[in-house]
Amino acid sequence: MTRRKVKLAFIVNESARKTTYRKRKNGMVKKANELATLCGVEACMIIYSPYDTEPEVWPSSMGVQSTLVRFRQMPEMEQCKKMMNQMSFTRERIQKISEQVKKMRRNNREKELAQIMYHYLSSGIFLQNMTMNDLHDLSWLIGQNLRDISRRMEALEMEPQNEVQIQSQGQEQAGEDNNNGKGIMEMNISTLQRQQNFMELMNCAGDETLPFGEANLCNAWSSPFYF
Amino acid sequence: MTRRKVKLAFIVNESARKTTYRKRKNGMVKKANELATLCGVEACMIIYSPYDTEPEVWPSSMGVQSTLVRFRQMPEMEQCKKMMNQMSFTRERIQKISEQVKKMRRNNREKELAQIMYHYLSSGIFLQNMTMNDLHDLSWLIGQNLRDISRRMEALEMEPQNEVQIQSQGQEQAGEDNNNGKGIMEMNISTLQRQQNFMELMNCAGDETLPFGEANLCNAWSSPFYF
DNA sequence: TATTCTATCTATAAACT
DNA sequence: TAGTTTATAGATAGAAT
Repeated sequence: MTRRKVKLAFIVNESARKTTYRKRKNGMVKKANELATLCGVEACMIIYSPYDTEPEVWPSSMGVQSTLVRFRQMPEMEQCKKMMNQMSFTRERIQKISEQVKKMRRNNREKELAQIMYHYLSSGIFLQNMTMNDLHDLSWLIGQNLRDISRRMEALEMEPQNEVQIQSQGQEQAGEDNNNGKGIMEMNISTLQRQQNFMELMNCAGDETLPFGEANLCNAWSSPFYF
Repeated sequence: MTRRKVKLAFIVNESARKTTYRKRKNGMVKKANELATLCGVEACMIIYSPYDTEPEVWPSSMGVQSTLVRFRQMPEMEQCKKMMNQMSFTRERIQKISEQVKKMRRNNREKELAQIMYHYLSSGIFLQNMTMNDLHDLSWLIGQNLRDISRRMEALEMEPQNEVQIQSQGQEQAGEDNNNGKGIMEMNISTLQRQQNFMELMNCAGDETLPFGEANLCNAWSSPFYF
């Protein structure tokens, strides 16, 4: 799976399939050897391919025989417990990947909303054509940020010796960010006020219940008309 | 095998071994599934670990059973043909890796000699403390380069319409390389003359027989005294 | 057809949660 | 203990030989 992410499906092209078979078979034998060596487990592997009349076997004849004997000696029930067929395996993989997708979607949405929030904070211009859903989630994100800020401010008040240090850091930052000499506290206050305006605008400032849903943020960013 | 290249040996640490086992077992099952899907081959895998009372099996019970039946039905001789035990597998791997090492050594030596050659060409200063072996191989390399150059010059004479183009390219290059306006043909000629001097110095210019051996180029480059 | 090369994708050791 | 993250080692698809 390289140069191009290959689709997990039967390879129609004869020679390509054979090439892939040989490469991957060797890879698996190597892996089996590593697993047995590193973890000291008993394992065996049998592969029938249309390319050879004899099966490809690992590790040795003796190894396979003893593993098989041990396997046959178990009660049928025991044998089956850990068995995994292709369907259940595939189902599990699909579920796992679906969860990843969901997570990434949530992540993307959160970042998208954060971008909109920062845009508003820096420009004061409010993005148009957002749905109620978008506004709702955005208000949740803003609430989160407000709570974080409050928490940090309280922490600073508790430990006043830190305040000076933080303040001076803030001034450096302000300089870098072209904030014309405003200290960070000042910045935060005007930020807070603007956020408050925003919240009032949407009158749902107190809502706690909103993690991000599946909805995409329409085309607020891709449209040339807004801002 | 990442963050640190792990040594292929039994993992002593209990928990590390278990972690590695689970990860790699999952990896192998995934690989087995891919091999079966991509290449349409019949395969099975059985792993006994001290971490479970039941064996880990792939693909399904039925799949294993049918593969085993098929395996048992073969004459013993056939069964064994493709079998690979850990020792023969390891021996093969060692041989393969040894060949790689050899190849890389040759490659390194060729590069080292080329560096010396270019150093002489650009500075006219001759590297001291080389062995007869080094000089011999170096002369071979220089001979190769001379032959390449001759071949290219002949090709250019055959197709004179290319000459102008190449010439102008050469001038650009010369500018970049701080050769003070010399064209590439001029460069090549003085290069050739200097190489010829070199060859005469060692009087073995015509020797064709020398691919690089195993010898390392002593410490000609690492010593601070030379150049 | 098989082997080699290499750019890219995948597996995973170690750290972190 | 098991899951997640991240940087690096390893596997490999496609092309070249």
